[in-house]
Amino acid sequence: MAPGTHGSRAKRPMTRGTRGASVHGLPTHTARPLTIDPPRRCAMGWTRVVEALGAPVGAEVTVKGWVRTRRDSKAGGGLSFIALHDGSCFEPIQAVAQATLPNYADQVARLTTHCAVEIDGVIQRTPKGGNEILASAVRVVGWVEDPDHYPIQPKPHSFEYLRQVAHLRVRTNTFGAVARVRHALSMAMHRFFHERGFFYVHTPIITASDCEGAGQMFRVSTLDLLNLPRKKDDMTGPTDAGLINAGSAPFTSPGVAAEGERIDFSQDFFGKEAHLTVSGQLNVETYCCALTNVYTFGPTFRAENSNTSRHLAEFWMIEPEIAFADLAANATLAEEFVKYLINAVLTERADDMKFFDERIEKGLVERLRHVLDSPFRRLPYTEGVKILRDAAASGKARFEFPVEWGKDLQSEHERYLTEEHFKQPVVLINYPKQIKAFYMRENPPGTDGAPGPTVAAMDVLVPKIGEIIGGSQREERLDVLDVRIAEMGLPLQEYWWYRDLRRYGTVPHAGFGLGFERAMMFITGMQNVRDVIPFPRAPGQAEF
RNA sequence: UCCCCGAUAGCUCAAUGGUAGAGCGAGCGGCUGUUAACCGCUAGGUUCCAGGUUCGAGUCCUGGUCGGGGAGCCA
Repeated sequence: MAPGTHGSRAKRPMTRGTRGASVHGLPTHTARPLTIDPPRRCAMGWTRVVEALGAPVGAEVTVKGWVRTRRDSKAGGGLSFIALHDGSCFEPIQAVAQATLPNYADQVARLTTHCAVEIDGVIQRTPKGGNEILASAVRVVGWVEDPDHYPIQPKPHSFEYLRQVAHLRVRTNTFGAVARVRHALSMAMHRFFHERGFFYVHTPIITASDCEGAGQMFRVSTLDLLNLPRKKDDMTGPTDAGLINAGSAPFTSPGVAAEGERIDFSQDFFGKEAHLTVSGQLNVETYCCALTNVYTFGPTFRAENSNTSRHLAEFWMIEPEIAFADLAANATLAEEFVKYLINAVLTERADDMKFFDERIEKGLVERLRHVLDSPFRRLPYTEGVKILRDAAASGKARFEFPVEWGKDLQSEHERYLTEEHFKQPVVLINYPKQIKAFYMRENPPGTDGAPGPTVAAMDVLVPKIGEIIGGSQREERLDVLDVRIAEMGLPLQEYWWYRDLRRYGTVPHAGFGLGFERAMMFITGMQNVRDVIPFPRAPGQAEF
């Protein structure tokens, strides 16, 4: 049963040179194809489509799934071709149902798209050489009522339309492929870290520290919104300004009830204000400073009212954190990580990636191979600014926004660096302190000849997408950290446990964040973040 | 949040202010080891909502709702 499983059949042309080869001089890890040998049967005992496609002629199988298309022929007394998919791979399997089947006229001949069926039969070859099933029985498990109005039809649909039927869109080619690649990417990510001795840490979803400082937060509360407990404003709590900055405006009040009054959160579930996390980083740092190499992977929430093809209110983020490590080690880890993920998906989901390459983004696989084969160019922010200013001055590039040291780069700038100037992934490092977070390690004065203070931050930029990873070396010196917290007007006492890490056995450490959906867009070529997550949450969108 | 664009059959889209159309899909029939099938016939409409202008509004005006693209923020 081993030879010619569906996976290895379809994948060969796509994976040339990657399996078993080294990735940019890095050791190859065990990114094996997902084909199981011998072809697996699912726990319940029937055959998945991916196995049936690789099964030997004569094998008796039962497959279960959903009809993609039905075509009829009068040949040989009449028969129907049923393309059946069950999600196990990109390709459906074809079943031949002859008119001699007892339920042919009243059932088989009336099957429409996405009817659920079970088919018993024997594997045979089509005239063109692929596997198909000569059906001995076709059992209809679930009909599709009113086929004319069924939302998914055997024809191209726009992604915008399919978002409105997100519960059914996964039955289509594109969203099935997205789902499988998303799974493969998740598994590859865990495998990458596991193989390197990293520990997976489940950081909390709910946080009662309002100091994570990475954007607007969703409030978590069990208080009665129609009857909020109030207390006199004793002015000892966080200032209004602080609450506004760290709170959930504009979606909830900043905690001020009326003149001289504010909400009494001591009566709330956690005895204090609580929110959904915007990052697991601060928590995972604590585990890093005990287990050395750790990562967290979980949902992350931002209450920003941003409505773009790249933002979600709920998204997944991977955040590794490494101890006894500096920014250079961090950048190396990020580069290895990105390349590992690309290699794994190209190898394991060659069928789906072929589809993305042909139908979603022409040249996608070539683009990914280029990233796989290119060293990531390390470049100080200060030098990047120089390159961009020179390019603008000489007319080589035209930017809508001017480039200025001390300001964040626009995406047009980032994309010029990675797509035009270097034509390879770029790791920009050492950003101006003034535009980065409080926990980033301050560099010695004069680093890179910068005109102002910088911190050991990094952004990984890749062609087509722009920034895909953001990270930094963390400030491990308590005195420096305290000054920084004070400078940014943050409440020192809220950081007591974070500061403790710097008091008790502090070590240099670093980490980064990779937006999982951004990585999905990068790898699949899908252009809207809402199409790479099963049920997207965005302002005004939480239907499913 | 800002700037553009859009909303007509199940879907994608047409329709000078003058009878609501096509392709695909669906149903029926024909042909066919078919596989983006092909050919014929049939059904399918509160033109997003509420006002307004007009003899007459899918079309023009006002307001709203929803959607898309771009920007900002970021992941």
